[in-house]
Amino acid sequence: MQQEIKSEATKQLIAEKAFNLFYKNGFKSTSIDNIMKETSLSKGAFYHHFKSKKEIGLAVIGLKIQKRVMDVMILPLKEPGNAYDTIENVFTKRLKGFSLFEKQHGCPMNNFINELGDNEIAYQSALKNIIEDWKNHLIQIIERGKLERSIKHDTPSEAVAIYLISAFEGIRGLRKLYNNDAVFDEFLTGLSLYLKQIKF
Amino acid sequence: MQQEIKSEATKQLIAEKAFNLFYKNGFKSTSIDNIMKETSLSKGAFYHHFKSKKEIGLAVIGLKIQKRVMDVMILPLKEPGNAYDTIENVFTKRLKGFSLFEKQHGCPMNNFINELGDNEIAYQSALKNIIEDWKNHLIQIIERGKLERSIKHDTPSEAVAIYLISAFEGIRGLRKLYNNDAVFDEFLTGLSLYLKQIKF
DNA sequence: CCATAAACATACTGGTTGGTATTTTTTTTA
DNA sequence: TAAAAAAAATACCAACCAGTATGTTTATGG
Repeated sequence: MQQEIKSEATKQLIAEKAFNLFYKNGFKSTSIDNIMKETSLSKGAFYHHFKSKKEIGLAVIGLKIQKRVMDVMILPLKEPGNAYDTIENVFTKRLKGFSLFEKQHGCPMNNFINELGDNEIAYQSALKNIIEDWKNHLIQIIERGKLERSIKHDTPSEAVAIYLISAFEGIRGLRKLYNNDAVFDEFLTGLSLYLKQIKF
Repeated sequence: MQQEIKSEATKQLIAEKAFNLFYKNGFKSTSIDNIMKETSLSKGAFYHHFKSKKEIGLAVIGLKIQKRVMDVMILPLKEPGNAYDTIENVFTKRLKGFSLFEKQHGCPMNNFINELGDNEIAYQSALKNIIEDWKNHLIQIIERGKLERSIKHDTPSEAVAIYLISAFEGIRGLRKLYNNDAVFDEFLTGLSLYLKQIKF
């Protein structure tokens, strides 16, 4: 029983270090040796817990990235308050709260999507699951906003959800190219303008 | 003189094949050997014309990608017609006109941004130049729209330009995850809603 | 037409990569 | 406590990679 806990802890450790390196340097540029050097464990340990590089990639997407999106973009949508303000708050605060590292290296999910989204079906569907989850929760809160009259009743929920996600992931990429926040500030103005269109 | 022409043709051939492979498989996953196999020339020929992999990367960005954006997203903005309709047309028609390959592999520029945008300053600024060019032309046509009264006079041009670009690049990434156009259709609805906000 | 240089080919190198085979160490269980 | 199983370490491999050194062919210019 003690063994199971240790085994799980090792898997988590490997996934944690792998996520950091994937985020910093990209998936293809990160080797198994790179990852295991960070864990201070051996390559043998890696292949005892994961059967291939693909598997650690999928584990990072399914564990680390999914949790990240859930914690910072989805769960905050369930906070009390009217739907419109909540949506505006979540996107705005997130954008304003990024660390320098997060500004420089973009969105880890978007990085995966653009590096591996067209490579293998396994990556595709793992990433799609997260996007669909995010999108569905956005649709849900937009619908709530219609009922409580904070959002216009004729708002196309799916379209707005997809447009919000697209723009957000897009700006995370663009920000990599700059070394100041001007582009973020302009984006926030553009976003605010967009949201006004659906405000009740 | 005949030699110069041949030399230029060879460089173009290498850049063309390199672009195709970078687009299909990504920059890091494409080797010099891969590229030169496509050209039916040798590795010696490559290193005669380019001094490193980084240089062909920059050449592809500066030649192929810049031209692509210019031809399909910037020059069409200069067609006759009112500014608002032109903007809507360019984005809409582009999105509706993508080949299957372009749908599956996303935007080559966005791929570069997300794969290399946080790696080296050289890639960063080469890509930023293209984005800035695109952004400036969008600002220009929005300003024109204000003058000719097809676009609201209080529209924040920079913000709208950045938001349009962000959303467009974002959806190009998301589309990789799906194998149908539903996400594009929803995006178009979201875009149309956005543009209404700035319509005079 | 010959010397020179440009264009291209061939063969190679040192380092890295994902993955495997095998052994040692640690934990569990009967 | 001994046998079995899990966890981890060590050593290795064939393939690949960016880049180089050196040779050969082809065009150019005097």
